[in-house]
Amino acid sequence: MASYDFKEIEQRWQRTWADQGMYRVPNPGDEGFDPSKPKMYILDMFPYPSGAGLHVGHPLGYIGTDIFSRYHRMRGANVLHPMAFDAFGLPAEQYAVETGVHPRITTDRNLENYTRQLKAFGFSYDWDRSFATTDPDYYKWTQWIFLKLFDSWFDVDLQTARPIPDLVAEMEAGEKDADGVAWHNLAPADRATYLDSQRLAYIDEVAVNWCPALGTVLANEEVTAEGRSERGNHPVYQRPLRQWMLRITAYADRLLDDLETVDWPLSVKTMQRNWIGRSEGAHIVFEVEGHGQLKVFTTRPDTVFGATYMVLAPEHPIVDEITTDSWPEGTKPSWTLGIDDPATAIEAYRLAASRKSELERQIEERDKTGVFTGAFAVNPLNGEDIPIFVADYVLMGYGTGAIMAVPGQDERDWEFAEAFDLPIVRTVQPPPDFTGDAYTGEGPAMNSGFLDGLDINDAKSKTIAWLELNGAGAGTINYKLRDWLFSRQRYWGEPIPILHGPNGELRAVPLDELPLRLPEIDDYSPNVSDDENADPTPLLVKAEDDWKYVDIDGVTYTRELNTMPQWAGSCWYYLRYLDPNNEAELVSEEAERYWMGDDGVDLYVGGVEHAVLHLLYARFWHKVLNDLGFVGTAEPFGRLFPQGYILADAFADSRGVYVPADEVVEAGGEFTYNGEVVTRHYGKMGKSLKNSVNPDDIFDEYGVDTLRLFEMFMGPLDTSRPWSTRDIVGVHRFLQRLWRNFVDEETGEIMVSDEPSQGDLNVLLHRTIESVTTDMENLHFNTAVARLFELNNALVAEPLVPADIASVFPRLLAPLAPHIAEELWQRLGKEESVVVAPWPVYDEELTAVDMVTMVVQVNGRVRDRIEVPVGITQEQAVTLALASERVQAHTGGADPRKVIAKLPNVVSLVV
RNA sequence: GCCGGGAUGGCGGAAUGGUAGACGCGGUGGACUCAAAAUCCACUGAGCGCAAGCUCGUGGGGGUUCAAGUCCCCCUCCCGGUACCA
Repeated sequence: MASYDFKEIEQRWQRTWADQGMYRVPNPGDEGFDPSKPKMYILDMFPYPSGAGLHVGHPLGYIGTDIFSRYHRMRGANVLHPMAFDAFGLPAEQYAVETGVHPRITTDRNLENYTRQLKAFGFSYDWDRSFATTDPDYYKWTQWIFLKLFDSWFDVDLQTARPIPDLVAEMEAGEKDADGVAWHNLAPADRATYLDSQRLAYIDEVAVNWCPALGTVLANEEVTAEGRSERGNHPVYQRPLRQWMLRITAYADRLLDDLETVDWPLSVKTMQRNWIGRSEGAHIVFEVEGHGQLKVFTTRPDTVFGATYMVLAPEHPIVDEITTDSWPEGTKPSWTLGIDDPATAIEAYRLAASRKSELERQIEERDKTGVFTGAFAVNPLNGEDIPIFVADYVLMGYGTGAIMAVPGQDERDWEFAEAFDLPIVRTVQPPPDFTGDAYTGEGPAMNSGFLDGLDINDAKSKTIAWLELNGAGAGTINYKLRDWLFSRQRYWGEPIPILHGPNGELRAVPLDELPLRLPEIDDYSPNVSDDENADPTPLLVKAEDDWKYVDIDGVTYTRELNTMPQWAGSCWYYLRYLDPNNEAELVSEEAERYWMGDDGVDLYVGGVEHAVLHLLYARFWHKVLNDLGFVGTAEPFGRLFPQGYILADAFADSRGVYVPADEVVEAGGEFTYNGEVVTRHYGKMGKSLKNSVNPDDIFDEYGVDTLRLFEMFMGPLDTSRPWSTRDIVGVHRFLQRLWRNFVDEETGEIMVSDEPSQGDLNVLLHRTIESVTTDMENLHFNTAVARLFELNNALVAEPLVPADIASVFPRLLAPLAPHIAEELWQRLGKEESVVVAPWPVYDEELTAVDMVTMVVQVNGRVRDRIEVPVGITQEQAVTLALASERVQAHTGGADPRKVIAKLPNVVSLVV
């Protein structure tokens, strides 16, 4: 049998490659390592192995990186192309709770299934470097990094993380003090408290996102704009809690600045910049009669003369203190909610504000509401008394939770001032034709005393200088970025290796006791609740006492019972691949320096949904490790390439519930499921839309090579594209045609000539090498496939495949469809695998052709096409063009007024 | 609202300012076959024309240019992100 038996071929080569360890790559110092080759680190975002298994959308990026890896292997690089699994986290735990099976068991089962599916794609991973983040040998080092964070502080002067003992030394030497208090004046307990407050991993009481339905708190990055959990879409409540925090804000500027140094798409850089949210401006201090000072942040210090009132967030701690006993004279009825005393009015307002969070937040036009506190502050620039309001358009989580309101230059303040009948003063002169309300544009200052006439920038710096001189404020920079909330109350995560002493002292678990293993417990279901006032309780309270309590020198310590968030394990996995079995170090310096080189990972492909979560967290950890000397680059991922998604039709019934898309039938323009009419939607392929296509089914019918080619041929790697099973036959036909071109299906003999290709076919061959090579470099796999189609089609007319094409074609195809490429390569009698065969080179003399089609245009319209030699002179070209009958029909035989020639492609005549 | 990215045949998509629609799917016709599948050949943006050929055509409107899918201005719609961030 000599027809194209893709199943037999694919399975046989996958076995052979595995047996031969074809994709194993040695480290420096290992046997077989070749230091003369360049290194290439090609990384996928590793998957979260869910119970549903892979669908054809998941591996889109994996196919891309595999092609790129195979291409670079053939180009002679040491290619590191690994794969592992991100297996801690909520979904695994939720699934375990649903099925009543321990997450360790379900996770192992999912890992096995994912591994099988990924191997079936023929990916060239070095599986010897694989691991799961749930392996104790792995999370030992996740915990180790946490302890490094715990044992480090951020030196603002040097803008770097340093070990805590350095801080102690500088304190003892008197070079630094603890917030103004000298070290030797501090009691030992206060010293410890101070040090704890300086750590990169620290405990603080902060307003956190508490999600009772998930039974855990969440990071800001895990909460949607609507105030719901990213996972599961449950309500999230703000609530003050003592939690572990990571000091990512210390790195805000470096995370921002170093974006300039990486080759990432602008869209992802912009998302990170917006998330960090750096704003330059000033703190300004307003005196409140009898109550000290109120600090605001503003980006427009130039407009202080127009600050006609102030607004505090409803939760601002000073509100209760400054609220007066009764409304002062001049209080307008609209400022009081119609309530007689300020304290009651503010209480009522706060209640109303907290109630409306859910529904009314969605309303586009948010009417300005608020209530007067009864108190006044003094505008430091003009000495005027201005009323202080409470209003929910000011957020406690940004800046200082208080603003100076400048209605003349701020649209929100204008709306509030209109609604509450407050004075409006323009401090920037709008252009004469300006008809709007608040004016936020450029212009000279007005109504602003000593600032009048200055443009915005000069007015800003002059105001800041005045504030600093008069002790009323200072220039400052504000960030939207908050520190990273790092505690979770769930079971299925890395235990945080900290012990709590009887007096609250913190003690790191000794490094030689890592990994601190997750204890076995009987009931790992989370403490969920639909009551927002329920207390978050870490699940590990259910652990046995001999795990929870530790005696050291007669003192009983309690273990930290929170676990780490999902993102911890993925923050550094790309480093563990470099040296996965190292028991003594996270990664050896030699391996790290070699594989990370100067710019880190050479290509990182994954979904853009990680733009501000994983990619920001990982950059943060990497910078800490860099500061502490454990890694050699400032950035982990030199080049990032976000892949598109595979989309597919999805169908919902009349209740809006999705039905299995593969059981929907179309008839007469209508879609039905079990006889019921359903409506068609369109979206990302996945479990929730019930429109997944299982790759196993495609392998069965068409084979691995077909699916790989098909997914690449559908379109550019970075754009989303709709799945259409119908279209697969195209690439499958290509492979069958290729097979028939090379192999006689009757006899099974290879049909290859001893003679090389001639003429046009030879030119086509070299042009194909040229364009496929360029496409490989640029990840344009869709057009690379198209070029191979063309070469294949040209072979149909040849009784035998010319020798040079027989040698080149399997190699050009090998990165894309490795199995059939290897089979043909071996049938040609090659000794070595096509996996390590050298990438073909083209002959530039052949790609630079000698004849070309010259276009002749008359008045900008194409009127004739003439075959000409590439070296044609302008004179010859014009003579040829004018001699053309078709051209004469449009010029009327007249001489052109003007001739533009871009030889040899175009002659353009103007008559 | 703001930021980023898009809009090209029936469909997926190609096109360093220089032949728009490569390549594939689908479709039409033909060859082979008792027939079908598979395969092979031809055609396939729209309109007019017997034909040679002509006109129109890359979301819409203007502009620059001998020449615009590509560059500039304005607008519409779609996708992603973000949103009372002071």
